[in-house]
Formats: sequence, C-alpha cells, structure tokens
Amino acid sequence: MKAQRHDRQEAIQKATQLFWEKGFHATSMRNIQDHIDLRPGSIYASFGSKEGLFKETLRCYAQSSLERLAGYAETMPALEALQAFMTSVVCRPATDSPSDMCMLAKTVAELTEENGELLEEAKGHLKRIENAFAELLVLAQREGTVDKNRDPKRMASFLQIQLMGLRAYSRANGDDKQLQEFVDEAFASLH
Amino acid sequence: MKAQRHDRQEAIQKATQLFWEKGFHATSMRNIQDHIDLRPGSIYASFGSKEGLFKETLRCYAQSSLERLAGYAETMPALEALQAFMTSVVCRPATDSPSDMCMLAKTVAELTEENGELLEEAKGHLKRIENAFAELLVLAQREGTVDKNRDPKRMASFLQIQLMGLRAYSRANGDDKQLQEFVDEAFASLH
DNA sequence: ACTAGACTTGAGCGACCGTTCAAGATAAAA
DNA sequence: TTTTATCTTGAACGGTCGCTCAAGTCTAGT
Repeated sequence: MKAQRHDRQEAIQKATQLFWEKGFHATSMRNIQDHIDLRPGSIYASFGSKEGLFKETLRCYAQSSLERLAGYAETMPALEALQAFMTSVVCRPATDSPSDMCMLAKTVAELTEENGELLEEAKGHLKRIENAFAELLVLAQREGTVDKNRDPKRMASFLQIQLMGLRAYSRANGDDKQLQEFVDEAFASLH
Repeated sequence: MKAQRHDRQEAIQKATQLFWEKGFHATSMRNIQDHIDLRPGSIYASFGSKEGLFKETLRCYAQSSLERLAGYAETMPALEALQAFMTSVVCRPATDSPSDMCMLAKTVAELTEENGELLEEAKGHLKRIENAFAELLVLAQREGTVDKNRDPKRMASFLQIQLMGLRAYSRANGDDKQLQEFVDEAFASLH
C-alpha cells in the first residue's frame, strides 16, 4: 500500500476529539469529515467504517494513557507516579480534554451488544490499564510505600473504581476542588 | 384534557427500559413505538417530543430510586439503610435491570450541551439523591453509627463517587463477587 | 341513537445517516 | 513526457431519523 497523502495520526487525533466529546452514536461521519477535512472515500479507504475509525481512536487513547503513566513512573517512585497520574486525570488543568470522563469508561457506558466488538475493545483497554496499575503497585510494595500484605490486583481494581467514580462525579458536579482530597485519601488508604 | 386511552405510567416504564439499556441517542422513536405499542401521534400528544419523553423517564427513575432508599430507611437504622441501598444497586440480583449502570450517571456521561436541558435534568436528580444520602448520614450521626466530626455533605459525595465508580466498574468487568467487599469497606471507613 | 369532541392511527415529510464508486488528481516509474 | 498505480473527490444511494396531520375511531352527554 502506498502512503496516504493525509496524515493518518492527525486524522485519528481529530476524530478522537469528536468521539470523546460526543460519544460514538452522536458523532456522525459528516461531523468527522468536516473536522478532519477529508472526504468520505479517503476515510473509508483508511479505516473501513465508522466502527473501524472508532476502534482506532480507542486504541490510540489507551496507548497514550499508558504512555503517560509510564512517563510518570520513569521520574518518580511507583506510588507517587500512580497518584500523579490519577491527579492529572481527575483534576484536569484547563479543559483541553473534550470531556471530563474517561473515553474508555464513557464508551463502555454508552455501547451495548449491538456494537459488541467495540465494547470488548474498550473493556480490554481498561483491563490493560488496570494491569499497569497492578504492576506499579507491586513495585511500590517492593519500595515499601504500599502494604505488602494487600493484593496488588485488588488494589488496582480499587484505584480503577476510584478513577471512574471521580471522573463521573466531576462530570455531574463542577466542583473540582474537593476531588484532589478524595484522590489523596484513596492513596492514604493504601499504606 | 380527556383521559388517554393508554396507560401513561406503563408507557413511561417501557420507554425507560429501552432508554436505560441503549441510551438516548441509540434509542429511536420507532424502537419505542414498537415496544410500548403506540403510534407516533399518541406518543407525541402525550410527551411532545423524544426529549420530553426521555425527561419523563429520568424523573420516574429518580423518583423510584428515592422511594426505594426511603423504603429501606423506614425499616432499619440510617446507615444500614444506606448500605443496603448501595448493595442492592451495585450487586444486582439476576439482571432484571436493563443496564449495570445508573441511568442518571449514564445519561450524564452520554449527553453534551447539545441536549443541555436533559443534561441539567439528570444532574439535578443526581444532586437530589446525594442530598438524600446526606440527610440519612446526619441521622446516622445522631444515631451514633457515623463519626460526628465528619461533614455529611462530604460523606454523601464520597458515597456517590463510590456508587458511580462501582457501577461503572461492574459494567466493564463481570466479576461482581468482589464488589460487595468494596461496598462494605467504603462504609467501614465512615465509622 | 345521535352528535360533539377528544384520542388514535399510519402514511409520509424533509433531513440526515453510513457508505459506495466512477471520475479526477497526483506522484513515482519508465 | 508518458504511463501506471494509487489516492482523493463528492454526488448520490437506500435506509432511518424525529416528527406531523388529515382521516378514522371511540366515548360521553343528551
């Protein structure tokens, strides 16, 4: 296959903005065509279908989340990295992100078995992120910042639940100021 | 206005099933027409629009949630009532409910400012439920089952966050068995 | 039984949906 | 420059969307 004349990554990124903000069903292909400035034929040649494009945006979203987490983990101890990641995600700085919600959680909330493939894709990415949490928690246990008697997988579930809960709550309630406290409390409970 | 020949409450309830399962955008008026066995004219005479019908389903959903909570509160101490409510909602018995998610949280996750009125309606109901939590927590403090030094409103936020997080998590992960433990831990932290 | 008035019916409106594909544009090979 | 292979374009397709309204049906009052 020859190289496309458009930038595939840029297209995915712009599509992500729309899907993330409005969800899968409320975003039309025409919305996307306008926003990424490509005609239908190019989009369908690149991604096959609306579902194909959406799946690609999910993959990129999950990957960039994992990379951001790994970035924190390179420059600070494991537990601090986790906490920094959660804080950055829950207490968004100045709203450059399209929605308060996690795109994966939002997708899992929206879709049904009618789009089973996409649903499973999103669930898989969430599980992968949770596994990354668990690995960092094991590291934190070795570093002595987390209670060694607790199950890392269970704590990772706990963090994922807090993350989903806090982001959903922040979507329903503007007041972000107390969210940071809840994050800190969640991590205090792990020692 | 003369009485309708169809049962308004039954129509709302059946529409709720569909909206709850599939969300606002993925549920078409034709889906609803088939499911409640009414022709468009009757529905539009009763509810005005798709948004009008959806708003009505949100109202009924919120009201029945509040009533169920009040039901528990009549037969047991305040804190136990809260815990029973949360357990019943998070660890659904045999899936008679259309979705693992809270319909209000799901709605807030799905909609944008394009349906601002519905969004505000859902947020308002969530806030009302949170206020009911806070009132029960005040009662629990008087009953001595909850630490009197903690802010009831803040604890109500905490419970709402746990509720949203747990239901979102249970949607993304089938394993309901450990959810009960998380509920119990959340309540243990309030003493 | 008849009439008046409210409710229900269902064909159908214009708009938009996801998607296709013949025709045109473009860049690399010859 | 011409050929060839690929990508891009945008009109258009069949289908579905939310919704309307003239015509038909039912019920209560007389």
